[in-house]
Amino acid sequence: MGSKITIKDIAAEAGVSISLVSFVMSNQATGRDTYRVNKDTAKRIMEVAKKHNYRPNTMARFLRSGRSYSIGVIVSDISNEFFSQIARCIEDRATTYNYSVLFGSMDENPEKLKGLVEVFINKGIDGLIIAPCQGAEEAIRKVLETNIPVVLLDRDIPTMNLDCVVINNINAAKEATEALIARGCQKIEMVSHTMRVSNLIEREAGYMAAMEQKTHLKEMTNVHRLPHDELEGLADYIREAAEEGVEGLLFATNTLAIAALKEIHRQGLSVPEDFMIASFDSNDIFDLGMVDVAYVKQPIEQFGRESVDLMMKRIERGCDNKTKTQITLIHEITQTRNQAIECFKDYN
Amino acid sequence: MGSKITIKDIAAEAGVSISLVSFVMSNQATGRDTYRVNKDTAKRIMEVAKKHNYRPNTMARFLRSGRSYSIGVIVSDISNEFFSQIARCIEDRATTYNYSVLFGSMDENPEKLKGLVEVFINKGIDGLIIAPCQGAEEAIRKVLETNIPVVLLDRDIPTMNLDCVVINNINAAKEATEALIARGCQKIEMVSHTMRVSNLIEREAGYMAAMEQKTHLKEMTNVHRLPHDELEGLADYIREAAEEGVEGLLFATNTLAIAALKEIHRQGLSVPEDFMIASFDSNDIFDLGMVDVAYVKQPIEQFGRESVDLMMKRIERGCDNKTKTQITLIHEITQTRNQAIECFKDYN
DNA sequence: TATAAAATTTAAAACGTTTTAGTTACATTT
DNA sequence: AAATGTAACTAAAACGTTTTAAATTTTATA
Repeated sequence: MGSKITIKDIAAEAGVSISLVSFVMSNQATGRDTYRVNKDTAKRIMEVAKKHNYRPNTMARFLRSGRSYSIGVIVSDISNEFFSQIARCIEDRATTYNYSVLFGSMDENPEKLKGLVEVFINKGIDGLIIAPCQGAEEAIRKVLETNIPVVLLDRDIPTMNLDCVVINNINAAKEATEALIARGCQKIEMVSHTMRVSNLIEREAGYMAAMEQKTHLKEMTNVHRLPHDELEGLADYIREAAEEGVEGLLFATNTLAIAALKEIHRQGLSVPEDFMIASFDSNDIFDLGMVDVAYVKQPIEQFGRESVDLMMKRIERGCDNKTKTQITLIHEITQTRNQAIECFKDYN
Repeated sequence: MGSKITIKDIAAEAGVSISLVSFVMSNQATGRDTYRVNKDTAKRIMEVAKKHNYRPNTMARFLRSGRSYSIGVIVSDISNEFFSQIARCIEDRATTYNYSVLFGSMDENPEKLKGLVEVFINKGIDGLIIAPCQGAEEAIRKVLETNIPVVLLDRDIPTMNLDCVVINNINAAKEATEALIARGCQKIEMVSHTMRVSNLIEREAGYMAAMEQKTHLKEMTNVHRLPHDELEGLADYIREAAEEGVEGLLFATNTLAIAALKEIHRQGLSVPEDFMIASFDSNDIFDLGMVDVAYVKQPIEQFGRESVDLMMKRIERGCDNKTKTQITLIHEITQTRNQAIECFKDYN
């Protein structure tokens, strides 16, 4: 039946050696002209290959060449809207290079990350794209030791000299905060996570910068940090914030904003009457136009495209370790209500 | 530097043959006792292996044994909330079996599916879990020819005798429709897709059944079908529906419901004043409690768990082709507003 | 026509495992 | 003492490619 046909079969049928088939096939794959091979022979081989729908066995190929034509992607949680969208874009981009993608979720847990990394290395990935959690350094070092290139996504690790693609989180957070200020909020607080990863650190800094720029807001600055895995504290925080007369809330992530929105509703409060809200990451809820919110729209597609392109370059060059390419993508600030946009314009 | 250590290195350092290391390692992996090997030797080998953190090269292993310890998962779009959540659950479950997962999105396009399937086969997947699109039969047959087992997810292909895990879509749609009826809707229409896949067909049938059960509603039955890739028609449909006095709308999927909700808002209409709404698949928007909606909550985690378990059994047994195991998961109907739930209770 | 150069093709090793079919060394039975 | 059995281990083939170095054929040059 469907007994897999191999390069041997093609060689036999085309009446040439295995080596020649291999040579023709890989040159065909890389798009180079079949220089060094007789045109007719090449054509004949390719015809036989096509006729049998021959595709080289990736594993065997890897075993010899060390290239698996697959990359690993590790994020916090693939079911998180932000990451699943990026995942999709990475998949599409990788496909254009004939690469497959192995996904993994590490739940912000460096031990889980280590496990995933080990598995991925043994699966022979040619490169690893990762949105690193706190404490990811050790696992990443292990990858680099194996000479597998690493590209960071969404979060940088400033101490490690790795290629990365990020947005300017400081500016973005500053602008989001300013959007709240522009709408008349004075007491603006930020809700973030306890984990120390670059994007959160920068977002917090951006918020602080915006607040400190206006002297009358300076002393109202407050960042409330919640652990990643348990958002229980949120209910209490929302209650307190309402009591203390907090007017504006800036959420460091999409998940925080949604959880908070649920909680605000549960407590019978509402937006924008009780709180005005700003957040990171676009979201169906925001898009719906039912909630009045200013948010930082990250260029999802670019995240996918640029991280894969960067990876491909690294795979070609080998990880030389001599340069760090940092790509900063341009974000947008979006307001879901026209009224708000006008306010914002006035402010500028 | 980190030049990968191989079974050869372990054998050399432990002073035994390669074969023995292989034997000990694989028996260790399968958990069987190291019967047939001297306990001390086995211990020594395992110590050396652990010391060097040895893990067998998956590719080399595959090349010889034909097992890659990875499965493929193909869905419509991994960035779709429903599928990304299932993906996460599949990942977690597969990990417990020491399996990795290769994801792919085929955008309801059988040609794209064929391409993915081919790549996955050549990557050596041990099994394929798939939510099949219309026209998927040919690609699936190709997989089966290679003796790789296939498990269907979310959608069945009744003509093909494959293991599958689904919900009872007929009942679910019927109940969702009845929820609308219970809230007093008479003119209830359904919005679905043109593509003919089992879950949509069944959902439409369930809706029809509910409507036809009530003789006075029978002639108001209408299913409006939109192509998967362009929801432009939605705006027109919503407008017409409003004009024609449609009171209730049942959406066949999550994406349809969200797109429609956006459109309803854009047109200055509102829920539940202008339309009452029911849908499939849970969603942050529904959970938020801002929209009054009845929806069919599918047991995401079970989808992941059961499909992987089914797959593992198939991989063990080899695809014998003699049985079809169908697992039907139990759904729930959820109303986002208390008032609504009471209405629904009255009705029962 | 002989020879050098270029073009085309090939044989065989290598990649890191698993697996088959042993072998060795010793104890037990005949 | 020979035969048998068993526990412990090993050599070598195989998996399907890529790649290196070399062989062969063709073409150009003297």
